[in-house]
Amino acid sequence: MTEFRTRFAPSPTGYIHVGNVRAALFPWLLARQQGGKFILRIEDTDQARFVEGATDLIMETLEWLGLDWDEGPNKGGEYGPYFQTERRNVYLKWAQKLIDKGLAYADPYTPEEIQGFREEAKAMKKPFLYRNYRPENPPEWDGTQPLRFKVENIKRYTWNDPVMGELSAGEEVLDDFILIKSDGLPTYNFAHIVDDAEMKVTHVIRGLEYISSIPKYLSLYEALEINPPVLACLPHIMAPDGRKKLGKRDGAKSVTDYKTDGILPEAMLNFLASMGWNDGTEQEIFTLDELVEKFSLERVQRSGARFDEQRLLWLNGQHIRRLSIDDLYSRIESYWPKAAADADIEYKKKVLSLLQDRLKTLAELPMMSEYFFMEPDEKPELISSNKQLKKLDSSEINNLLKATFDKFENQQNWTSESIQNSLNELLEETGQKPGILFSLIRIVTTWAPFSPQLNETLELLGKETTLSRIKKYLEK
RNA sequence: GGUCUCAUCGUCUAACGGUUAGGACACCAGGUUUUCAUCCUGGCAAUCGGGGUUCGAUUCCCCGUGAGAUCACCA
Repeated sequence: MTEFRTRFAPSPTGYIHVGNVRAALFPWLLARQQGGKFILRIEDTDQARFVEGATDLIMETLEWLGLDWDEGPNKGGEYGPYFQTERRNVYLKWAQKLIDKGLAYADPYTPEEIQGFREEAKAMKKPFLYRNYRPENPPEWDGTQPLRFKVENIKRYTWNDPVMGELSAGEEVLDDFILIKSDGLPTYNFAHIVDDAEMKVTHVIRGLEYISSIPKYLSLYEALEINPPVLACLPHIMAPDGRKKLGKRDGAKSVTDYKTDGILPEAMLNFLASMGWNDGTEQEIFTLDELVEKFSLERVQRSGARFDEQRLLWLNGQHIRRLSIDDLYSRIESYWPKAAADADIEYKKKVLSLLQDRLKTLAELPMMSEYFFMEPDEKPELISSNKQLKKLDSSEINNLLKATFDKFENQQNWTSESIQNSLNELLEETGQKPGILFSLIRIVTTWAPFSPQLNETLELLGKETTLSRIKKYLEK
């Protein structure tokens, strides 16, 4: 049996954004599921769009997501090199094969002349096809002209796409496209076919934008006498507003931006996978292992899906809740507020376990935990804008807090249970509703818009801090 | 414009040709004698239109309509 081999083949032209990372995820899932290999190949044949450092950024992104590659940059592999610019000889070898068969020829025209043909065709309201202008006696190819493919088999192609189903397209898209540019580097159209064949890729999975070029590729496969791999196209991820394919111009964020925003890689992957794929059950939360186990191209949606950040946030919260405290602690390390710098590790872990259920992103940690590490600034608007508390006048507030202070001060031990008992007694003694009394205590001890359960918060804050914060407010 | 593709709640989606068209996000309302962005319960909300085929169509076919993609010495 042949080995199942998939690849991700980005161009180093910038960061990987959320609109195109599925082209890495899905092939990776399949390779892992089938016990095959996942290859990373850098398609750097466009010198003009090349961005320094982009390859590193791509690799960092994949590493963060946990999509490891078996062959590629930093890894090597049997079928390298994995940078297209280092594979010129390979392309030349295959190009020579076509030249020998009379299926490739040097393009004698200047770009201006071709532009002229194009306008001519347009004037006649006919689609422009280079093959209609095919030179009769092209010069010998010396490497300075573009090398063009000579299509011979002008016919309708039908093929089976595991995602899209049976597809077909015809003559109109077949043309004498450029194989090798005048700079000596191959075009994508030529290079990827050669590489996939050389690298023994069995399943090519890429975005829907390639679908209309597939007949072209099929005609090249034929000329090259290569048995085509399975060709699958993935629907686009659409911008949240409007209905365009999500791209950098529409503000598609880099995947690594979500990392700094405190999104977990498993949540990102779960989110990306569930846009356009589900296993047919009502399961929403998938671990990476479950995705590997259950994913299939056949169940990928055929229509585009809009990018809904709300759902990502929800999914992220779900995944945060599933983490052990130690795991959460190690991942959230860089997000602690400055004031926590010298705090005890065990104390920080306790803070985390109180907050874990409320965190939607790791980046919310400072906002939600600062008062555990430093004296919070008073925010009077928390009281004045609270719909219950604003009805009380300041003497009523002071009386409630004074009673609370006395109750806590006389409390023997300081556990969440004993605090709860005191709180309950206070309710009876003051005749107040919990919504009022507890909100008040919560606010003066934390000055945060929200916080975990009161008794546990106070327990962790400690008796001394609790009392001093209440006192501070009373003495104001 | 040519070619190709797609079409279920606002969004992501489920539904061998037979279901009161299901779930999730978001939103709204209650609840958890405690705030809250957690949690629980409930609510709102969809098969693009028109023709067929069929006893029966979200599902199959055709025609519209709408949307997207692509037509480079970019990938």
